[in-house]
Amino acid sequence: MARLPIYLRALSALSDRDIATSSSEELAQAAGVNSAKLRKDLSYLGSYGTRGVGYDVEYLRYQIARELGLTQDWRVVIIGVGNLGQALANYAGFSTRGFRIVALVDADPARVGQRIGDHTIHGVEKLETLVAEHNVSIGVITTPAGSAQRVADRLVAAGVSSILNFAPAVISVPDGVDVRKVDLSIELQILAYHEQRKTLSCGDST
Amino acid sequence: MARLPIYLRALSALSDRDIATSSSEELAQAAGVNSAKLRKDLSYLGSYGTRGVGYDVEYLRYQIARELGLTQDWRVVIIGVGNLGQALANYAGFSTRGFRIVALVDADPARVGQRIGDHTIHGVEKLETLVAEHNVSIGVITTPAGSAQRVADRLVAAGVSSILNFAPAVISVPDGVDVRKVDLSIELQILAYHEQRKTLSCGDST
DNA sequence: CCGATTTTGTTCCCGCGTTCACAAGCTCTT
DNA sequence: AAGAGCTTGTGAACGCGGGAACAAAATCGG
Repeated sequence: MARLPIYLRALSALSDRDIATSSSEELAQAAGVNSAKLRKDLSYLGSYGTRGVGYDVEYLRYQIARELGLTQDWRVVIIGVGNLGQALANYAGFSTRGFRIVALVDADPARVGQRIGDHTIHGVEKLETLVAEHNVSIGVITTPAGSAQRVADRLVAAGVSSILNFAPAVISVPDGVDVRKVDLSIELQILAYHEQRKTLSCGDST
Repeated sequence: MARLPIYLRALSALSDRDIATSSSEELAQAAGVNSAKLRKDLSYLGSYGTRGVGYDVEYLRYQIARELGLTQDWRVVIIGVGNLGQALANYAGFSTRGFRIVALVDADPARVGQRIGDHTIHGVEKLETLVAEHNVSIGVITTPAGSAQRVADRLVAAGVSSILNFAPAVISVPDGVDVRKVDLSIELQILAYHEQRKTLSCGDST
């Protein structure tokens, strides 16, 4: 389920506040979802709650982390070290959740050799070598749209089977490879859409 | 509809290739969706296609842009100028779509006064003034999780009614205010989940 | 030890979104 | 001018996810 990471975060927040036990109602509120939905999601993993009491925060946290595969560490390569790629490379939220960025890659020769945090930027020609060497399983594409498909093809050929695509392009991959797409400008456009409808319905003529 | 921006991007790509007319099948493939779904989405806006011919790329592009409100320009303020905030401030995809970043704000005094691209970072105490002065309607939160709710409250109080939240926290706002949440690490966690299930189902015992 | 209370796990139902399939309509050829 | 060939727009069925409501189970008090 796509909501497990949200629950995990809510549980971590409760854990930080030294709360040992939590009801589905409380958890659901912290996660911003319906309590019945939360219970149903959790029951899908197994019966980790205690009726009349609630859920043990630490235990449930571990179970969700295990279900998500966060107890392993995942090797990640980032292709395209522009603004977004740098932001992701420095983002602390990854390393604390079992994701290890093992390489930064860029096609621009001027960037190759520069250091970003703990990493040196490699040339894109080393992509396959790096993937094989570090046993990378997840690729993050932060290149311009025009290069995204080409990079994706090379990642797949090199054996990467999960891709997170920030480039504003639809990329196609063979069966068995997962792609998730995040488009920052799309989110803003959706906001603008709602915003416009709000002002229109108020008869605002500006 | 949340898919309109995707169609818009596909149309722009076709337009760049000097294609004047496109069928729903072709468009759907470019957008990565089913053609019937695309036709239904578009028919919701009105009958902008011609049976037997297809859709006029430029005309449809304008109609979608208008529906989304991209023909106006939206004033945006970014709160929290860390890695992600900087990346967003420099992101070209915003300005080309009717979004104008009018101010960067940060709570860290060491950052105030620094320049990012065309903008100078302002202190967070100026938030309300900046919102009023530039008639800001969209706020982007890229602060740490702990500050997100406080910033959101101030944005709402200042009159902002659409918020894009990148902070890893659930924020609550009054009715009439839209919040969209983007969490970069959640996307990776979902990939890890699928990746783990793939390797498990292959009996890989590593 | 037994009943009251609380909270989980689950069932059932409703509504929405997706998809198939077809009718309506436009163009081009003959 | 009329029919053949496409392509859009939409009606209907299907499937899935969400939410309310209830039964099962565990704790607490008498």
